[in-house]
Amino acid sequence: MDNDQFEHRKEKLNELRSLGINPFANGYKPDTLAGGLISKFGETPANELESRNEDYSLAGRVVGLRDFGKSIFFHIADRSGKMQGYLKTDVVGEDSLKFFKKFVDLGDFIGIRGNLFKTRTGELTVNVKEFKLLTKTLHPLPEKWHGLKDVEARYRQRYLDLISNPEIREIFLTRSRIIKLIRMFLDQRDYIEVETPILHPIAGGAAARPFETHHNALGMDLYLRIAPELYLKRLVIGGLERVYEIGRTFRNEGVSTQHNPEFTMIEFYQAYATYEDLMDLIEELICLLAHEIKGSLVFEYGGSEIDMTRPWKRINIIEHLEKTLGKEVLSDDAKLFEKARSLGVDHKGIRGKAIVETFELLTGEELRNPAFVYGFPLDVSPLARKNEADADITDRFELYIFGREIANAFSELNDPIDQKERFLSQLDLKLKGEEEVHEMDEDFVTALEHGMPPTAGAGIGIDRLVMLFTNSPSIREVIFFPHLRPE
RNA sequence: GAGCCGUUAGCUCAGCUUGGUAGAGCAACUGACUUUUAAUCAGUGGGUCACAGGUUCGAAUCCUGUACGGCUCACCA
Repeated sequence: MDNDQFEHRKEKLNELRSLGINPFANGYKPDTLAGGLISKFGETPANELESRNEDYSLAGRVVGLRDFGKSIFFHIADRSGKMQGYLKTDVVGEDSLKFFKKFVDLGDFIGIRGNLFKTRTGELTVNVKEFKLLTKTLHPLPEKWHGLKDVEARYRQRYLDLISNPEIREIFLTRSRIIKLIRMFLDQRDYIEVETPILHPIAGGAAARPFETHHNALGMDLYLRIAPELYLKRLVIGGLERVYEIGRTFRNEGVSTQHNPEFTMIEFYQAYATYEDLMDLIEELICLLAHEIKGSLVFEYGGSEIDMTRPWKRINIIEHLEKTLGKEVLSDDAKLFEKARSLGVDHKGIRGKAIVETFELLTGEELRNPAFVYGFPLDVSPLARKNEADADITDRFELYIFGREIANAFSELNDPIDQKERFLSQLDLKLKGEEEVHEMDEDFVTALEHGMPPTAGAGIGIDRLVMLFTNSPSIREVIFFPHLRPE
């Protein structure tokens, strides 16, 4: 950490203090943003700018510095963009220029005030009349041309990544816009946003390994939620007919380009809707995002094209397998298990698992453009409503885009007796060797016994959605601080 | 968890094949320069070559192990 540049800057800091100048000054109030000035005056002719002769004050980090002896050009960056400043002896005086040259380094924050002019090359520039050092920086910034490339440093010191790689900032601005648009979309449809517990006594609502924690005063173990589902449905029971929650969810599983131990999902529930209604709703929502973010329903991701033109494909899992494997395989468990095994599926004698995982292995290109996959078997869908024509499957679908699961939704099971049996049958799966099953939640069953209106609900992985719309190859690119091992 | 690849100055990278006292650009420092914008010009300093062992007269370079990271696979959303 300690290098000559760090030492130089510390010396400057001490010298400033001995001069009675606070190197971490407070209270400077800029009246303008760089981006605002550029959009307002970027096209204004030079002579008109001169005749206006209005002063503006800006503040920001010094991100470029060119010293010409008796004058200095620099750029400062604020949240809106960059602005060039020009400092010359004629205007600020010799002492002030010397001070700047001696004490202002790349990376420092300064406030500047002056009128606007255009340089020979036409760049809008502040003719600095006065400036103030606001924050001294002790470390040099990453290299100006190549930025910060080292992936590990980018994640561990994300602030440096954000300073030196403008495209990273754009990714996170887009992330923020996407979440805002989703809120707007649901709010317009009379949904309310709610918050439910993150600390759960029973890790329910999904089949995943939870993080465990402990409450000292209550003397009880708790789990970080693996899904908000069961709490949101309790709210529907309570009469909140349209609810959604956007929030962090935690799963104690592997880390990859698609998985972070904590990730953001949205779940929403709508009374009197069916899973088919949610297909339409999700289609509409994601197309809105594509339109707002990409300006088109056809855009590039990972070097290939994604076409979101509606209507989206709807693929029945069973029919798809019957077509690719033959009807006889689906009608005979022994044949199905053997086929699944031969493809490398560890189905543990669970029919639903064999079907779903075999399906996933056998699909490819057809799941690149958005596709609703439906017809999920009952035993792998313990919270979903039974299909009225076929008791072996549920009214559930998953949305795939670019071969990735983006959303999972279903008509909710609201029969408490059936729900209890489904929980119990999850125990059978556990006995067959399935490690991750849905836990029995008696309290939730009691809630259902008080009556949940017919309802459909969905969960969407926000991080994956953001990846799609920012053309990011890894989930780590859309999460500010992805989990890494300690250095 | 397994396989492959990577780790050299504050940053971006050469050097490793074929072992012989560590290189460039940016950044820093000194100086010149009043419209530059990757400013330019002259000069200077800066390294536990990730870490630990081994081979060798001699290791950034070859070998082994460890740590961290990336990609692929497995579990999963």
